[in-house]
This record gives sequence, structure tokens and C-alpha cells, in this order.
Amino acid sequence: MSQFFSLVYTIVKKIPFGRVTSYGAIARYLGHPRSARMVGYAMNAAHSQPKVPAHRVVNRKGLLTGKHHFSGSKLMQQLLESEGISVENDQIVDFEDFFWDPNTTLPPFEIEV
DNA sequence: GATATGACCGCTG
DNA sequence: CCAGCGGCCATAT
Repeated sequence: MSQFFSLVYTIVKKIPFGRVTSYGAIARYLGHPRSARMVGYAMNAAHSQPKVPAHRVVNRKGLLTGKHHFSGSKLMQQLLESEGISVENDQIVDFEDFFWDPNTTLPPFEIEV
């Protein structure tokens, strides 16, 4: 497993309950501001990592772009709603209010192991 | 070994 | 303000 993937999983696992973040935010936190796609790809591989709440990771617009990759297209939305996040038309309502930025919440760069 | 694709993001027209 | 295109990095074929 690439270290990049491990880092992504580590960050995603640190997402607080009822909070969401974006691929770009994670990528930027890992030092790869242009590798947002890789974060998404890592999420794809995250299927082997049940401990990774991929449903809390959405795109910059708060759109559930990856919901199609879940068991059911509605599973992702259900999980988010279960956490108190309102989802409408595959988009998180008040996304900015639920947004969790690791760059401003977690330490600069000294996590994982 | 090279080409194509992808759960994205940002800029330019 | 809305729409379209390219870039970037890693994985899969």
C-alpha cells in the first residue's frame, strides 16, 4: 500500500463525527495540492479499509460524487443524514457549515506513523 | 513500456 | 455569471 493512500486513510479517519471534508483539502494537507484526484482514487481503494468513512469525503462543491461507488447509491446519503448532515439532490446542505479542513484543524504536518 | 482513465480543482473564455 | 478545457499523480489494461 502506497504511503500516500495510508496518509489519506489516516486523515479521513480523523474526520470528526458529523463533519465532512473535500479531496482537495486532504491532498493539500498531505503536500499534494494538485493530487486531489489521487485522494479520490485512494478512496476507491479504501474499499479495503472499512474504517475509512469515505462518505464524509466529498468534492469541493459538497456534491456526493462518489456515492455511486458505495454498496447503494443511497447509502452514502443515509450515512451523512445519520450524522445530522442534510443532503439534498446529492448535495450537502450548508456544506460550508459542516466542512472540516484538516489544514486549519489538525497540526501543520505531524500525524500518522 | 506506453496509453487511457479517474470518488477532482482551478483557471480562462 | 455560466460553460468548457487542462493539469496532476497514481493505478489498471
